[in-house]
Amino acid sequence: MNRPVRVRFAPSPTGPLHIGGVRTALYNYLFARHNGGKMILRIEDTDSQRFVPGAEDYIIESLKWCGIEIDEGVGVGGPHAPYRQSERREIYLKYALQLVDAGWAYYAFDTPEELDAIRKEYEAEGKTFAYNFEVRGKLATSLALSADEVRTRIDRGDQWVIRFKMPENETVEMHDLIRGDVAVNTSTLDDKVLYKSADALPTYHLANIVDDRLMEVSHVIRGEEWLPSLPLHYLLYRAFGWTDVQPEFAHLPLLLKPTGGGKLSKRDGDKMGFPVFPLYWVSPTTGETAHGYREDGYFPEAFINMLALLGWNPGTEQEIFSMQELIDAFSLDRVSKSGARFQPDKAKWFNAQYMHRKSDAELAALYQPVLREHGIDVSDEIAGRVAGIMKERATFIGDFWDLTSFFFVAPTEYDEKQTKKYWKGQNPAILAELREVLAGIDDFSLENTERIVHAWIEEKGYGMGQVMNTLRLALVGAGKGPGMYDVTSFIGREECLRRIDALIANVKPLE
RNA sequence: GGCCCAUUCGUCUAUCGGCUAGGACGCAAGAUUUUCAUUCUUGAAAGAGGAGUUCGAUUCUCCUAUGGGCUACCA
Repeated sequence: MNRPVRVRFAPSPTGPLHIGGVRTALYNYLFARHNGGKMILRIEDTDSQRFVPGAEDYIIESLKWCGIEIDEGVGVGGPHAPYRQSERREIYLKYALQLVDAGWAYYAFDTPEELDAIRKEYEAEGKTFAYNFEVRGKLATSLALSADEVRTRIDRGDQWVIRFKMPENETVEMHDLIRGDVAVNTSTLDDKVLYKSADALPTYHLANIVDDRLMEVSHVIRGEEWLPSLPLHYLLYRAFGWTDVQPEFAHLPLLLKPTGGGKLSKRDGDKMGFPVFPLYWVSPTTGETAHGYREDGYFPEAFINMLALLGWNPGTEQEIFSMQELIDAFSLDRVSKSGARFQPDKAKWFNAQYMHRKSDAELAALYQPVLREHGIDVSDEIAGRVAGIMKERATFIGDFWDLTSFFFVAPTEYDEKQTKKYWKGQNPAILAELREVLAGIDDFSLENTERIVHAWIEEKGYGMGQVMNTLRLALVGAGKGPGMYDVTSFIGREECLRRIDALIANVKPLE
């Protein structure tokens, strides 16, 4: 069927969106853009019990940070507004009733307590209770009760639900874009609740089908946890007479825990030392906090790149992809079928790759706030110069200060290992000599200083490593950092001399 | 328990019947280097098991095992 591609990301605002959800959104987005279609954001807040304030804003902000653009939906509007299911409640009752009239659904008056009791009874006998063709004629349903009785109960305000009347012993043949053909016998399925009078809201199944139809969704791309309810959804389309406009389905493999069993959950995050959420989150109810990729210093492009490759691959050996490249390369038939374990290490690697590719100017903008935090006030040009020198050795912007503080601040203490190794023997004397050599250089540029110092080292027959590492101890205070002339040319002659003097004056050489 | 989905190096994955099974992360070694990194090179590392189809199975089919999901008036 060829029709305009329209996909939706339909999260439930029950908490922060975790990275599995972000990936689902991403694949929807890539698919939409690749096919010139539209991306819809629908909020599925049909569970009044689990609603969490702030979750919706979190979702919208997360998508924005990731660069996943919404064409239609909550926050942007569109021709099928409203896109928040709680604001569409009157729509669903009509469709639920239509199903009852057509004989595809029925009223059920059992209370949750009654159902619990029945389940317990079954369990006690070692059986599993299923609300299906075997029991619906014996329970308090409109199939068992007289029409008058049903009317009476509804009129007097008894609570009721509408359940789907799952056909008996029929094979539903389905097609999934990722998994191929799937068939299920309806006798193994139960009569799912479609609508509940208690809060006048539909359940996921009804709301989903009705909205996808009304919003003209062409492809449903969602997590694998929905595969078991696909038969019900097929049947719902049939019951409504919408099979000719039924969307195609693609069920994505799940994101699994890095170690151990199970799907990646909200709990895995902080404990295991990596974020499972795109943004920092504070629970409005419990006050619990969770790390986010954004606040932990990941670039959104790196985060997206990493996520895109978790369950999809281009079939080539390219692994660094811009969003546009992902859009161009993406296709559902290269999505893998099995669950993918999330790898924190790879996320870091991706971030480092993006760090190396960032321009000095971009990094300067990110680095400036950090510098200011440490009381350093320099031009963007200077910040960019330092970033350019150090970006190869950093994974996060947060690494920068540790990596570069010596450019701006003289060492106040000296690394023990470096001191032990180099602040002894002839080295202090050589450093004093080097001080005079440096003092005599007028053009302190990187090239000139290097030329003069190297010539001097050669003339004297000193060991390159001895001299340079001793100088490093004086200027950096530790055995780390970029080439020494990057440092000398940056801090300038006078500062070099001051730092050398400070080391000589303050640290007693070993033997 | 029932139903459904899956199963290639530790991990993410390539392979659409011909494989000396490729790449990446991580790991190890080496090279480069004034240090730390980066970078480069090299290395160890995989087809869950059993049947069948076939001249030939990692690739197709079935069984078993294992992993996962679902089994709510949650999504």
